[in-house]
Amino acid sequence: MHPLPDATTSDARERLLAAALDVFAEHGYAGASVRAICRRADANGAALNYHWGSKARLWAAVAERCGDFFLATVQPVLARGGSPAALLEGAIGALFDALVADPRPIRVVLWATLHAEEMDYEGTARAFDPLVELTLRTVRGLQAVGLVDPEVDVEVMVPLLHGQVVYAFADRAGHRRFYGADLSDPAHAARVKRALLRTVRCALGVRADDPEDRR
Amino acid sequence: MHPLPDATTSDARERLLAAALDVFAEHGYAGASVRAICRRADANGAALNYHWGSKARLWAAVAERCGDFFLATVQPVLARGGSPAALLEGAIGALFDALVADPRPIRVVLWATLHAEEMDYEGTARAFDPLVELTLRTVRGLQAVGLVDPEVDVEVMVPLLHGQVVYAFADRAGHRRFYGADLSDPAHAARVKRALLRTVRCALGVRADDPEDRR
DNA sequence: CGAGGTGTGAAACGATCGTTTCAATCAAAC
DNA sequence: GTTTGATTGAAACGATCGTTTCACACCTCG
Repeated sequence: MHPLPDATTSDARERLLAAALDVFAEHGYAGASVRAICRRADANGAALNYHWGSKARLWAAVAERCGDFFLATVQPVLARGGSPAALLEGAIGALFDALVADPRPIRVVLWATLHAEEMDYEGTARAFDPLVELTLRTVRGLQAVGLVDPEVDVEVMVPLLHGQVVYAFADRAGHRRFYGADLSDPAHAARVKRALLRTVRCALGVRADDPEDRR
Repeated sequence: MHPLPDATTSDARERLLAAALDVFAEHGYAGASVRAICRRADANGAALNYHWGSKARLWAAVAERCGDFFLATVQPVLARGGSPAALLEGAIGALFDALVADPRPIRVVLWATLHAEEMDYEGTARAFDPLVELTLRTVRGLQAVGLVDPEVDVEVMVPLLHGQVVYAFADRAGHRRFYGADLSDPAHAARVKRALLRTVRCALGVRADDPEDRR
């Protein structure tokens, strides 16, 4: 379980991973050139080919780091436990905050989703699945004990709600067009977060167990 | 206001547009090659350059067709009027059904969203905006007359809900992984549609005005 | 000190990219 | 029948793509 790569290290392999995360997040797989990645990492194409052998395997390595990042962000919050409302708010809130601070992993996931059918290299498109499955198990548990509306089709609903979070970070230009602010603006981020949390709570029919959660 | 391009016409310009819609939807802008588009259209690079001058302008033309397609799908349903619940169900349902039948436009929009900052050629990234704005005006109207929860931040909520619909179509491989079916399966599509409609209704706090809408 | 494996610079590989060129084709206008 | 403008086929352009080559620097171990 690795953290996101560090661009300032003296290890060229790690610098290449960090540069690849930057460039892949910005331009996708097809739009990123290995030369641009090497230039940004202040490294050489030979190093890239030495460590991974191909652009596709470098992409897979980056995607794996991103998947680790998601799990490392959400897992401790869910493990901490608490009321269902607090659990959901905590997990989604933690994910949201982490992605506000660094949206690169979520962009990699989105590119991977769109690229999935042409190039699912070493399960790249599944980088997000462990997070969805973790959420799914949690919500199923909540539904089993009656804290989530029994009529909700959680199997379908949870991936849908994940998609909403993902897309909120994808459309950076849209935020600027519609609100004149992007998610790095704390006030705007808080506003979006509130709307997201409300959607999740309502869509799942989570029973509020805390008076201040009742609106 | 043009329909989606027709691949079977004798007009090479229209065939090129249809082929470009196919290839762009599948591989994105960077991942699509003009040669692949020309091959599929049974046309020549000279024709492409004659009609649009560059790959970027062809992309813009395709995106414009997709934007038209969205509006042409939703506008008549909204114009028809009716109760707020019926209005929302009708509009989103119509969009959903159209995209089940042909998901290419929504994939183009997603690619455009991700490509937006590196290449917003002739406002490509805005191809989806008229639809969002139309929905926004409608929901604002519903809120003004008390048919949408006054506490809902509709300005933020509507684009978020749009994102959820968009993403539901983006992750085709995810549908197969999680459900073993994709949206071309009518039973699965109906299930996803139900979940989507519930989310929208709950998130906006739409007051059910029809007894059978009350769950 | 020398041997051996690890990792990198510089240059070049063939392939493919978007685009251009130019002659040829076709339909309509005169 | 000739001319004109619109459109396309075939070939080639330079640029850039991912990848490979090979010599060399570096560290570790004996």
